[in-house]
Amino acid sequence: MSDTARPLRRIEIRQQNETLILQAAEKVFAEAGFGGATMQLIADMAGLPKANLHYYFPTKEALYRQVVQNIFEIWLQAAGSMDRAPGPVEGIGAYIDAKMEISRRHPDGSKVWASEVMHGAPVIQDYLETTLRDWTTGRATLIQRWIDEGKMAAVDPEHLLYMLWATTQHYADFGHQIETLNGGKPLTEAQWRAAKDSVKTMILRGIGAI
Amino acid sequence: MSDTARPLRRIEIRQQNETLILQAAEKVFAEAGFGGATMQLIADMAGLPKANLHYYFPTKEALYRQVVQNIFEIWLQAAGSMDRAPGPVEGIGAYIDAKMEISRRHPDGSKVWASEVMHGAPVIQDYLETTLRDWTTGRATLIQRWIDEGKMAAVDPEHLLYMLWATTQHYADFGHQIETLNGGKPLTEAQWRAAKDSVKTMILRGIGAI
DNA sequence: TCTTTTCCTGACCGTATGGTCAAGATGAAA
DNA sequence: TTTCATCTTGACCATACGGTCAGGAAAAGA
Repeated sequence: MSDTARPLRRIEIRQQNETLILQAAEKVFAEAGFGGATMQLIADMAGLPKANLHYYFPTKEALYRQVVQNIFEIWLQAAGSMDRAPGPVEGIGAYIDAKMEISRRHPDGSKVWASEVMHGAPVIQDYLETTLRDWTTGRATLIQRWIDEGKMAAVDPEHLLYMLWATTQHYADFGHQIETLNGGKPLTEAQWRAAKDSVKTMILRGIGAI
Repeated sequence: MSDTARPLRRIEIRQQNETLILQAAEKVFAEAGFGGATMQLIADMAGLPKANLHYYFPTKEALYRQVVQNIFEIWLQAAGSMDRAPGPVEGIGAYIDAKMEISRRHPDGSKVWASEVMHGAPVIQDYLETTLRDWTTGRATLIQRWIDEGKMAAVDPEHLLYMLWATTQHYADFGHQIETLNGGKPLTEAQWRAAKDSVKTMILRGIGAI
């Protein structure tokens, strides 16, 4: 008399299905773009009937918006890496590490984010104008302080931030190109370490911090 | 021997319409992605009936392929900037200048290219495996020679190339984000000069060339 | 001129998509 | 058990999309 699997509770069902859908959606949106993604494909990948998707997320846009917002949250988590650092070597070094790790662990999310911005940020324009702008000016001030304290060369803080974003996210967004140039194989653990190291060394030396 | 070089009307029409269509297509593909772009929208933007598009380009894929190939050509033109340079300061400096200029003049093309690669390069995979790989290994050899000649620090040539691509193309692909952080206004002529200068200074110092 | 080739386009077609709905199944509450 | 709220889903719908085609217009060639 093996007791059957315990029926899932309401909250569990909800959370599990939402997670399933969001994971599938992130992958499909990353692979096909918003316009190329279909609710049917997301449903198949999540193992649910399409109508069930519309029960949890009323429209394709709503689902997409949630995916982008989740990515933005992860993206902001790396933001803290720069704070509580005595200087650029520790602060920017940790930020590069964190962002490279995101590129490695969440390449799909990075692609969705890139796609969203490339298309004019129709969904997260307000985030760009509020959260991102505030974060950027705050970090620019921090960098300027380090410059004033003689801890690094006098570079334009905003262009430094752009370089940090561009370089780290490149390993996610252009991962397919990198993989192709790597003989068609994904970067190994050692190659990821080398990539991190190269990026950190070049940038930290580029800003005169080492 | 006075056969006047009278312009042939047929050819003119063909060339003019193909150019119109390709320009409109580049813009629409950049703004909406392949899946989000519609032949009707491209037709409207080109000022032609939709059926006329299918007269010049049999399918949406064929039109897209032509757009991507054109971008690849422009992209390769900047490749020559690195050659015929005595060292990294001139060679990489010129390459950065060229790629930044492309980001400024052809942001839509850069976005289409980025989108294509992000989605796994379904159309130009063969280009990645042949032309791009050859170019990359060639340039890596050139960089290695500069390193061996003591003209720059011993950095990994491939990761340096990735940084060059990432940083320069970021100003096109993420132009909307940069514009938003710039108070919603496009970069001015002076700001573009500053951007070029920042990128060049940070990278050239980062590789120990200056 | 007449003939041939190329270009143009409104109307149309099959399909796939996002989204809806009503009826049934299932867990929670009384 | 009975009642209620939530969850599930096959079937369906209106729309929009990529693509086709027939036949007319215009240019090139004779």
